[in-house]
Amino acid sequence: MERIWIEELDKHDGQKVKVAGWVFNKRSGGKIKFLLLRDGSGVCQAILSKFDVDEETFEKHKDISLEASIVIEGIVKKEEKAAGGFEILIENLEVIGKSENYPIGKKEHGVEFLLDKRHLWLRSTKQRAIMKIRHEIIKASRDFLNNLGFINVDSPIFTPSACEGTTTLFEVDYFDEKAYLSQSGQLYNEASVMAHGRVYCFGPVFRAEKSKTRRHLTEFWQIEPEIAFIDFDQNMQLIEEMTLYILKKVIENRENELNILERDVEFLKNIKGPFPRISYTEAIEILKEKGHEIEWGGDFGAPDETVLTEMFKTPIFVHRFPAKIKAFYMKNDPENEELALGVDMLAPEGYGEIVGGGIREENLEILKKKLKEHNLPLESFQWFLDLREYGTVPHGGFGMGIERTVSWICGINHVREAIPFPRTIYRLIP
RNA sequence: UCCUCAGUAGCUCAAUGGUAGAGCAAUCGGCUGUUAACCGAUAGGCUGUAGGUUCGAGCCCUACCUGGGGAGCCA
Repeated sequence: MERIWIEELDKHDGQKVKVAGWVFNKRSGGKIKFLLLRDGSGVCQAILSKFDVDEETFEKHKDISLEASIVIEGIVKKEEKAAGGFEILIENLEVIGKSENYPIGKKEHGVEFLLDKRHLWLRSTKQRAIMKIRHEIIKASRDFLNNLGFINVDSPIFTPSACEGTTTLFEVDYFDEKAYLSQSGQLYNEASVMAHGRVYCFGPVFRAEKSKTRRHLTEFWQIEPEIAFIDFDQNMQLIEEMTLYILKKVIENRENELNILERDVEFLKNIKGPFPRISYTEAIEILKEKGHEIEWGGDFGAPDETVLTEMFKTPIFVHRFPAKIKAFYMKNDPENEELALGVDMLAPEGYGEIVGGGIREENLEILKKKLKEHNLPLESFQWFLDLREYGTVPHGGFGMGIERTVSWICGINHVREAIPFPRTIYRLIP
């Protein structure tokens, strides 16, 4: 008999089927056992009754504990009381893999324990919901860009030098020299975009900062579009459209998972464009009015971002930062040379920055000057300067942090649950 | 690097400086419709480590270790 997925049970009401999966929960009466079976597509209840199977089959329940893997054959029956609306009356049962003393129980656990058991924690209901939404977000991002004609051109992960001087990078042995794990695909994207006009890279990036907060991982994923001949407002517009598309797809396809996570889905449904566009200078004034100790020229701290985002029910853009606090490759605002054409998108509900981007400096001489100002070695960036030497064009783009986006949309309070195997400063295992 | 909180049974947590306990999990038993099922029983401990104070320390002090939360840092 061919195995079916649990999500297809409704098409087989009254028929005999074969289902395979893991025992998610079990409850037992004296002569009747209730098994909750999970196969990735869904969960269903299976009934092992002493009156419907032979003694030998019934005795197999002794080998069935939480997360044991089993294959069952039985009749599908509509049952209001069962999760999913259907149950299977077991006729045959085979235990594939026993699971004695499964460590994750049905009651609460602490963070440290769960992270140590991350390889098993991934099986639990909420974690499966988060990974499905993560998948949906990644798929929607790629679909959105693909549909617009973008080409996926990935950037390298081993890089020869610090792309941006200030940040701490992971250093690795690369045969007889040192290499560094990429903290952003952007510089290479700028090369790719000159070949294709519209590109994006999608991959892991690495930060060796000793950050230890709910918003930080040492290894996380970013999708980074880069577009030739785009201007500042068009770039913001693209970020907004992509964000709205992702939200639309998650709500369309993963509302069930959002409900499992007890996310306020109405809040997400009510998000519409245009998102407020606040200049850095305006933001500083707002923060000063609210009594924050911040002066023009300083970077926002986490409490500053929280206050700004709590003023609105949608993501917001903060744009045109002081050039001094932004990366060397950012183009200065032609209308005010003190400002850089950079933009951050901050998610509402206190989640903060999930997108950063802007327009890149395309002029060779200005870029050289900026490199010097940042004390970066010109020779390391010769290839990057070449892009300005040969057919330079105005261009820009942005990077969206996947885990922060997943955290916000799922309404979870730590990015470590938004990635299958989180890497944080004190955690490399599993 | 700094601030802060916490380490007690496999897990989640109790325990005025005076005999280390409960729930869940495990094991055994009971129950033919359960919904984190329920009921009864059994077993489970070098209280993170090392010192110190005290007649007596899980509890107070010091250092260290391991984590959590946050700051700094962070296109």
